[in-house]
Amino acid sequence: MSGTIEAVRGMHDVLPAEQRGAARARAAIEAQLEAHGYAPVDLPIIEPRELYLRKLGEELAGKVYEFNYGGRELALRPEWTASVLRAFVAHMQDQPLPLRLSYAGPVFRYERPQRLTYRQFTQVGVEIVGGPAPRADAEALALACAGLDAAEVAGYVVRVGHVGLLRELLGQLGLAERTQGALVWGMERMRQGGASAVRERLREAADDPLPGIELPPGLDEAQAGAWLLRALDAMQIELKTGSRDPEQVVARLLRKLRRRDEQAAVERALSLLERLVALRGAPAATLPAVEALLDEAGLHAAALGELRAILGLLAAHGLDPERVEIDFGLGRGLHYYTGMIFEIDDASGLQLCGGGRYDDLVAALGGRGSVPAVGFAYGLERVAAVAPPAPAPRRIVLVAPVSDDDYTYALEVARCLRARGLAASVDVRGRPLARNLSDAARRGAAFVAIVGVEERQSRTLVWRDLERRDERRLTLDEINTL
RNA sequence: GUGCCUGUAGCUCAAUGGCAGAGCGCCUGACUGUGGAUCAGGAAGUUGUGGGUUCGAGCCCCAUCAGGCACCCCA
Repeated sequence: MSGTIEAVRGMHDVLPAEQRGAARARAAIEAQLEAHGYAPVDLPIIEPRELYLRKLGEELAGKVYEFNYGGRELALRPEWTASVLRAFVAHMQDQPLPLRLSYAGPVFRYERPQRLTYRQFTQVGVEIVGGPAPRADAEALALACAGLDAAEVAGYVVRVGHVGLLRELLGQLGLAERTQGALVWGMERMRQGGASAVRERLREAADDPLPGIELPPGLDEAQAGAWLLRALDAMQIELKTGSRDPEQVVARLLRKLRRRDEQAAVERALSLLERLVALRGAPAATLPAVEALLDEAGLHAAALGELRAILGLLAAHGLDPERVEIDFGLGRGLHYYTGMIFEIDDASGLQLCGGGRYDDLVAALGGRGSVPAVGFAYGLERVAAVAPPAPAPRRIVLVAPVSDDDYTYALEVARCLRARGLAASVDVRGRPLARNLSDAARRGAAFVAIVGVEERQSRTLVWRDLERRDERRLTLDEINTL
């Protein structure tokens, strides 16, 4: 079709039927958030690009709409949490904690469009700033479910994992921060392709280890660095040729060499994680199994106790424990998560909601001191799509002037009806009454107010009930008694 | 980012490589004070777009745009 202009790819026109459903779902959710004491905020759609540079994670960072305008590096927000914490750091550090904040509005991600996957969609969510584990985590989890219940979404499944637990274990296995991260963010892949898939990925991401060179065992970082510097100096290798200074060169070399040392630990970690991922299911069965696995490996994770505490609180929040499934294979590509993470899927596997704990993000955004925080967000369009359809819109009244002479009186009648709280509109096309009636019937209007010369002169109207197919004459004053 | 399927009137869809059609919807009238019906008429298309093959392309080929499906990831 030439001459028409299509919506931009991935953008979505929301027509009345869908909009009704979205508005209904949003109202139901927001009523829950308000009932739990969350205060709404609204924040800019455009943020400094820098806000998303560090903690977002490569996967999502690559999907941020970025642009330069007037010499500024800007971005359309791909999620709300960074904005909320930026605003917290800027304006709300004087507030008593915990601070319960809620939000609703569009976010943008450059993804391949599919059904219910749009490049602009609406997130509705909350952050509990200054809310420590385990209680704030349990509150968030329970609230996420309460919102879905309020929206009448049935059959959803809550999947809970814990990034902090994984990191704790990997730390005990002696893995560097960097390697821990790579493994943690590979968990989703692990579930699909097993350890080998992650090993493969790890190798792709890393530079090749240096063959044939080994550090003397038992040195800490500083000692090893000094040893390397001395060795290179003794070999009369000039380190000042490139753009890096000698310390940087040595640090990089050290990382490569350490990677060799790490190989054994990485293998141990991979097999541990593979078994951990396999242990998914109901908490009652899974938690003891995890504990047994850790005992067997000679590891201990304080986070396991935290996770147990979080899950233990859910019943007291009124959440059906049957809905909850432990799953350490949760990905959650946002790299700022530090503790419990969760996702909620509908019965068909469509993700409706996601969130988790991010204790370092406030500090990373320049906040004074570290503030523990946890939050989650729904995808409003998805929630609305799986919620029961919205009921028919409010029944409207069509005011039908019999002739053009009756039009201004029809407007007065419509004003009276609206003052009474009814939704009234007046035919603007000057159509014959018969057509207005059939039009009103076809649109599903409940009533037609007919005004002609007779009604105009007696300041009355004929009130026709389309369903009952009967009518009576009312004075304008009698409208108030309808 | 990867693989696959599909684009014809507002909508749902027809049309062997040979005249672009139907149903629904929309508009007008029958019908200037009473119903979703009926009847008559009307508007509506560069077959997503751009190339190519062919005497001839909605149909075959290439590209591109858009939608969908399965991945990846996410809400």
